[in-house]
Amino acid sequence: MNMMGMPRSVGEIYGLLYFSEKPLPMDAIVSRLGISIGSASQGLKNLRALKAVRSMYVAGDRRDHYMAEAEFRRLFLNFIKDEIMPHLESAKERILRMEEFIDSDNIEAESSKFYQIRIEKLKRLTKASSRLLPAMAGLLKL
Amino acid sequence: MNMMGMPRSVGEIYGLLYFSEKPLPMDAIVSRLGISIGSASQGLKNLRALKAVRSMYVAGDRRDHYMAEAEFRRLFLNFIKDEIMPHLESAKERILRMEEFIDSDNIEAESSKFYQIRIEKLKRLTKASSRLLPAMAGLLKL
DNA sequence: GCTAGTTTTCATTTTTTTTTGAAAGATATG
DNA sequence: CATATCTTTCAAAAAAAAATGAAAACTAGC
Repeated sequence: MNMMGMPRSVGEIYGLLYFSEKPLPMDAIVSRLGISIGSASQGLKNLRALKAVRSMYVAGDRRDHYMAEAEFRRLFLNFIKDEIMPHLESAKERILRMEEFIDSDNIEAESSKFYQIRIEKLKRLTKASSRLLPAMAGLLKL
Repeated sequence: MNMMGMPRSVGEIYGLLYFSEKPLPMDAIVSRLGISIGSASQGLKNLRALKAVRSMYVAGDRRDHYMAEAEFRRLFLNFIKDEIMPHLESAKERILRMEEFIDSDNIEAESSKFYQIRIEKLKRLTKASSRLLPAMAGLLKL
């Protein structure tokens, strides 16, 4: 969770749910972890957005109950798709704009060559990342 | 750099050096980025520790001059080795300790089974990560 | 459609992280 | 070895991120 840019409390919530046999309502999380209901609500919102947690209905209880997504492969695939890929896409666009700038006047031929090479490396990095990351997550048969 | 847990200013320093033809002395970085010399010194220290930057001698100039490590593959391999692997190792130890705790009395047989399964997943995750991460970085022929 | 239980939102407070700046520490060169 | 130049360190300030708590919003069941 830390690697995914989530605060400690969100990791704690996920950890608690990961090791809980039954789905837990928010107030159980609050009392078990000693955090405020505001934190818990926000944390669960983040976890839901990542699909790291899902809420479910429990008969005869009005409260939402939460379960951890225990399949790390799915977790990573979602994270890569929702958080990494958009970054990569915008990086690609910025790189293209840099390339245009280098090609247009402004830059002397000598330096231009150097910049082209650096930009080329960045392009290869973004391309390789787009391919490799999902492939890697797919490999995780956990 | 952000993904590597470095503050924005460190990313800026790396970016500046990445696109600099000549090695730059610290004061050039300071004036170009408008940061304090303290920040620059700290940032360069971090970057050196990651081997993302190296200092070099420039004839007739007392100041240290810095160049970016432009090979991302090497960058990642260092990062994985120095930052990720130690975390994974300590995770493995913690998981083992959890396992011992589950096996020892304290836990009813029913629940024990559930916990074992969850722990098993974690073990597979750490094992797969140890294998896959370096392999992935190795694949980056940029 | 009321009410009591539950959840979300968000301004404020607290905590953590980052930056600054100045003093201390180095070290090349005369 | 003295000095001028450059770099690091670190306490304090500033900025950013996270947590709190209380009011508002929602909603199931009467």
